[in-house]
Amino acid sequence: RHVLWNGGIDVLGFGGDTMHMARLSDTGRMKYSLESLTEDLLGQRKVPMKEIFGEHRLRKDGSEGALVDLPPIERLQRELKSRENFIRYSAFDAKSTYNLYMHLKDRLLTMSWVKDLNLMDYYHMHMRPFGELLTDLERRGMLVAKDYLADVEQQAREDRRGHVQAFRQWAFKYLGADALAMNLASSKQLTTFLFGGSMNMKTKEPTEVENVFKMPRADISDEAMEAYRERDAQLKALPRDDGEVDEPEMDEFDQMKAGELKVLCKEYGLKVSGKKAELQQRLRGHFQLMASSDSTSDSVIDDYKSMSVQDLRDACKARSIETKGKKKNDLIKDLRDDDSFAREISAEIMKNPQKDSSATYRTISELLEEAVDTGENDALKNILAGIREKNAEEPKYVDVTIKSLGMEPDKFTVGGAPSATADVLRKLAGDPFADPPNYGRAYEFFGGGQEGHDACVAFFSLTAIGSIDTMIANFLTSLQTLADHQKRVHCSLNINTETGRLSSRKPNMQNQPALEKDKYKIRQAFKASAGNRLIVADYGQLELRLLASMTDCTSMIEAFEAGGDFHSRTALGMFKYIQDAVENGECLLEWDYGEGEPPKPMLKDLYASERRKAKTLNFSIAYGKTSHGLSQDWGVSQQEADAMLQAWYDSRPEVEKWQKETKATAKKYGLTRTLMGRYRHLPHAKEKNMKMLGHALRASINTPIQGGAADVAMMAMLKINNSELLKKLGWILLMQVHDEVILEGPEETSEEAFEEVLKCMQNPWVLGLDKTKVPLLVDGSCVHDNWYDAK
DNA sequence: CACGCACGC
DNA sequence: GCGTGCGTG
Repeated sequence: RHVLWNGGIDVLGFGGDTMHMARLSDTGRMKYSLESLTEDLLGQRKVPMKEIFGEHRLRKDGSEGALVDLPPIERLQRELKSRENFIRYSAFDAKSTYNLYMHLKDRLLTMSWVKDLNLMDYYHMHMRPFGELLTDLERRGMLVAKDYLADVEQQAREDRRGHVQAFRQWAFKYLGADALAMNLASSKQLTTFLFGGSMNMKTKEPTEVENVFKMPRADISDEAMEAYRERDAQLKALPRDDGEVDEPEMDEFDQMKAGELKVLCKEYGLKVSGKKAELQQRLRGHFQLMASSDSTSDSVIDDYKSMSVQDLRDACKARSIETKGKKKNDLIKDLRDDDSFAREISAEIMKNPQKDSSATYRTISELLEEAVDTGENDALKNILAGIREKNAEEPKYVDVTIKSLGMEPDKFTVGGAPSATADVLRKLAGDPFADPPNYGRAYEFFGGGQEGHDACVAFFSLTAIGSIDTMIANFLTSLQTLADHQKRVHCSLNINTETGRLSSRKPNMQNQPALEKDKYKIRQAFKASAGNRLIVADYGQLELRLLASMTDCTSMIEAFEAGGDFHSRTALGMFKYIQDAVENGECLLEWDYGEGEPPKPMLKDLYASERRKAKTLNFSIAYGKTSHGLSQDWGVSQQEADAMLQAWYDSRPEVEKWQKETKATAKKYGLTRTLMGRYRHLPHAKEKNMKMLGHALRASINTPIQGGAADVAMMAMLKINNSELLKKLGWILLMQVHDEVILEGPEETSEEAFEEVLKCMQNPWVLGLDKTKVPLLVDGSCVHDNWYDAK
């Protein structure tokens, strides 16, 4: 539809979408591409374009690389070479799609939906229109304030710099210069620094106490480089410890390439063949020999016997020794004589050190220096000049060595290694800026006092950096680059989740920072266009309302019908002592603040932590979280988490009963269904593998909840998009975030439009979607200039 | 490319 | 639990 639209053709909708149809028949497939579907369902694979028209990308040397590029479509269509093939391809593509459509149609016709209808009915009635609706939303896009994003991006970068600076300066005390070069976006570096040496929970092996990271010089500040130079200078000035084995001194030969070494060997009449190390040794021997009087320099390598006659001749020539008519042994003798002569000369010089102070010990480097100064050897001169130049250049990479502080980790990654997520770092930091400060774990570790305080402040900075990084990369810069020439961003909306929820890409509109945590107010960047306003409306506890309705759970239905704070009511049901407190009048469950201050403390204040737990549990149930995940979040044992979950279920026995039945059905038939009767195949529910089985059974009870919410949201969106009233008032649907919708339209009609949106959302009922036993609560408001203000 | 981490509901 | 996307190594 988009492709035709871009070509100036507006089609109303689809005849069908093979991807959506295939997903409706089976959500468990890994791929829904035309290629994969035709291969599996029709037994006739549609060959991908890349395989037919692809061209291998050329390597630097001109040979064909592994990567295949697809030439621009315009070229394939117009160039004679590919044109006919392209037409055939396109026709086959269309035919495959049609065949696939017919195949999937037959399949959906055999799958029952509700009453005596089948899934093809479902497809025509709901899903096909929904597919069209999604392309409407994609085409409309959302207006973003690019200039605002640019400003905030600068601010975020400034904040980041401050935090990085703060942490590095603190870490300098423990890590020295390396702290200033550390990459704080690297979890590997961070975990090495904090927790290195601790046990990997999976492999049971200790983690590295020290790691060296190759960092690009360009990413390292001049300040850090200065610190490195200072450190190296101090190390050099330090007296050497006795007993320590010196690392062998590096010299210029170590830096020469094999070719260069060979040239020099030839120049100085030495054997040219052999390994690189042998060449180096030979040359060192030669230069020491030339300089030394030490008669023990017999150790100097004498390779003459193993050299070929031609090489020996070359060697002699290099030393101006006559070779005419000489045999191999003569050549060797002459060369050895020449060596002895050199030794004698050196010995003479050594006898009178005053005469020539250079006779003292000299390093290879010094010897080479002299050789260049005195000699006419151009090869040596050039090679050394090359090495000097290279050494003068700054290295492209700097080794950053990170040693562990040796702290105890308390959370681990999937791979068993210590984890450094924001919540771990928050625990270390505590709240050092509170009055009085509320220090975290780091305080004790660094011995309390000023040191402890400084550590907590540093860790506080660390908690901010990871978040700022995602804000910049994911939202601030990405939204600016994705906006079109009219400053609208067009995401791609996909029905590709296991439960039937939507997902959004490029950009992901569904993970924009939530209002409370939106430090940089990114939602402010999503605006209504000139003269227009936004309506934002969302369901309250949609999943839990559906769960209450599906399970016929008395306590939940009562709680929803009573209204008020659902999480407080959950806490009330879970903890006997809270129930008693409310019954005895010690605290209030609800209060109308319109009547002034409450006469007694509120439940949500008096039992704040219980309410928080209840709230987390409510979400966990809706999302299908496990007790394992819950224990991770709360930092408690799995038994404790299990006990809390049990407390939740105890006050809702109908839910537990429903879950049991649903799991049994999944085990028996290998499938589960959503509120609207969509299927989710769960082949692993029939399996023995405990891990897969557990997953499948959890999915079996979660999909009706999450998928049911997705069904409701879909129907509400269809109602909104089809509403004649909204059309008349000039309002259009822009976006959906699972249980939230956003519309844009003229300010004058916003109140009336808002009422209509609420109506659509509260009454999404259609064929296949029965009315729930609890009302669907919708929160929201209108007349907003941007998404953020819709709080 | 696997992984860890961040964001959302 | 379900998603997307980024940076690192």
